[in-house]
Amino acid sequence: MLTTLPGAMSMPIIPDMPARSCGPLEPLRVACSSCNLRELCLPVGLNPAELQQLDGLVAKRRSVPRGEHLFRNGERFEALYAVRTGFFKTCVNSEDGRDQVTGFQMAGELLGLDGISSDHHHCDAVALEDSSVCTIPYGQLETLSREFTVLQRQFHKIMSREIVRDHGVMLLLGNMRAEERLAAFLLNLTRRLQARGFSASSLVLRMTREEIGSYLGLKLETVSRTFSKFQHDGLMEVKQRQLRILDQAGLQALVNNSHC
Amino acid sequence: MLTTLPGAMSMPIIPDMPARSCGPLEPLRVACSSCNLRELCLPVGLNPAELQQLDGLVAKRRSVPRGEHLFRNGERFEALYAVRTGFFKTCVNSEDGRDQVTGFQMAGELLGLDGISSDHHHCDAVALEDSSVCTIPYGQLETLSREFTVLQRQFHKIMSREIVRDHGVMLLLGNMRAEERLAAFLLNLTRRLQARGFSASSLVLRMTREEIGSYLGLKLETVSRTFSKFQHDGLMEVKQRQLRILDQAGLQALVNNSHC
DNA sequence: CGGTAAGTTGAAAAATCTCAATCACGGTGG
DNA sequence: CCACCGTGATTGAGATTTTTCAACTTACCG
Repeated sequence: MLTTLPGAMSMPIIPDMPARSCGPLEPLRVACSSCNLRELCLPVGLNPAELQQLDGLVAKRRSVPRGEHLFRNGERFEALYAVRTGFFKTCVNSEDGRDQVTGFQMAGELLGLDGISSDHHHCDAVALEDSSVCTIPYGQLETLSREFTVLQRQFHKIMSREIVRDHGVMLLLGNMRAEERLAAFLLNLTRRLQARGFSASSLVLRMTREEIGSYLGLKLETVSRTFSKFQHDGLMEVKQRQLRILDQAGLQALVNNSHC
Repeated sequence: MLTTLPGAMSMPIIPDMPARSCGPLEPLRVACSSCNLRELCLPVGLNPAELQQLDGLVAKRRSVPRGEHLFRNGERFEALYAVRTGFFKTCVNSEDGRDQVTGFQMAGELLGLDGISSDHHHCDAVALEDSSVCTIPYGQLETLSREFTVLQRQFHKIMSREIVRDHGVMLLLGNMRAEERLAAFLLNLTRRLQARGFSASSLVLRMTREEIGSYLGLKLETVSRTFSKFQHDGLMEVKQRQLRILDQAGLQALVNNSHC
């Protein structure tokens, strides 16, 4: 069942310890200590005793069918969510109907950090394919991270990493032209998929051209045209959402050589 | 000495308790407990005993002359900095010489949160006028925030608020046209100045057209033209960096009415 | 008072958007 | 099983916005 489709997260990240293939099947119970995402997620660096404590906290799993909201802008913030399987987008919307995709999240990534600021979510999180998440009650995470330095530090790092990522997106939106934006986006996507055991060159997009465009500050037609140009230039094969990167270095060069 | 110039932060935020007008003068020693910024800064919500603990931590003050770096991209991350007086910009730079201003910080705002992610700073922080900051050693802040729930929560809120702010900038960069961006920027700036006791209508910019442009994803000429248009439309008076808002509602309408 | 950095303005070029037509694909019901 | 429908993707042509390049002005600093 090893596949390159990002939708099917069946390839173990930690090969010698697949998550749920040993032990009894408990479909609504999860344990960080046996999760194959633990090296990408909140538990990084925790020792076995600490991991077990975290298991007690991250007790609830929730599945989110494709197209459904995990949470909505304005809802009360109660918990963070770690993507277990599947793929999400987050988007902010201004008073007037403007809409901006602020990120795409895959296995091991945390959703909901924006909610801490005011006890209410500031964006929508929508599953782009059938997905499941681990629920991390925020109050309990606070308590536990007062006890375990490593957990506290890791949590702070994750928040800080989100800030750094956001600054990178600002650079992209503020400085890059369409081709550079799309190239940077694709390289980021494949890098993250690769970190999860997928092919670096072959992927299926979970989002529409419009969603990519919203994220990159472009109209869907521009995204489509740019894909076509990449294909024409021999950088990649594009069949709708099925992509194959043919020249990763070429894409990288697009991002590096500031508008030349 | 009450002035509307953002450069001179002499107007007390908490009117009945000006920061340094009582007690002995200690130019290189600061105390959160007597700081007039404490309702805008890290100490929000702390009780007197906790405040005193924080005082022990935030011991060092540092002045940064105009044009100097507070820290640089790549430097080891040791501490966060709270702006005490003055005005800063932060900018990220990509491998190729691209440069993006990611924010402007004024009194009470925290600098350096991006450094937590990797123990190294990911951006430059530059003083746009003679400034001073309080140094908050990060390790000590971690320790103290394990002890005091309120401090822990406030620190998390500040990080989360930065994430929310960044998402707002993404919306601006991804969805708005030049006029809307500049209007949104000016409204944000005046709102923050007003929260610090300054006039909502009269201000002096601390940054160049180029720096505004970098932040807003526009070229300096576009920023200049847009200022001229605002002046022509009677929204504001513009004399180089000296601004007077004449029609705040008109600016707000520009931001709200999505490109109409 | 001169030199330099910052700001303004104009005109032409370039990038992106808008509008419109058409195509591809997946799901559904006959 | 296949035709049909709706959503998403592609492509073209013209409009719009922003950038680029250039000339010129203003303010500030020694």
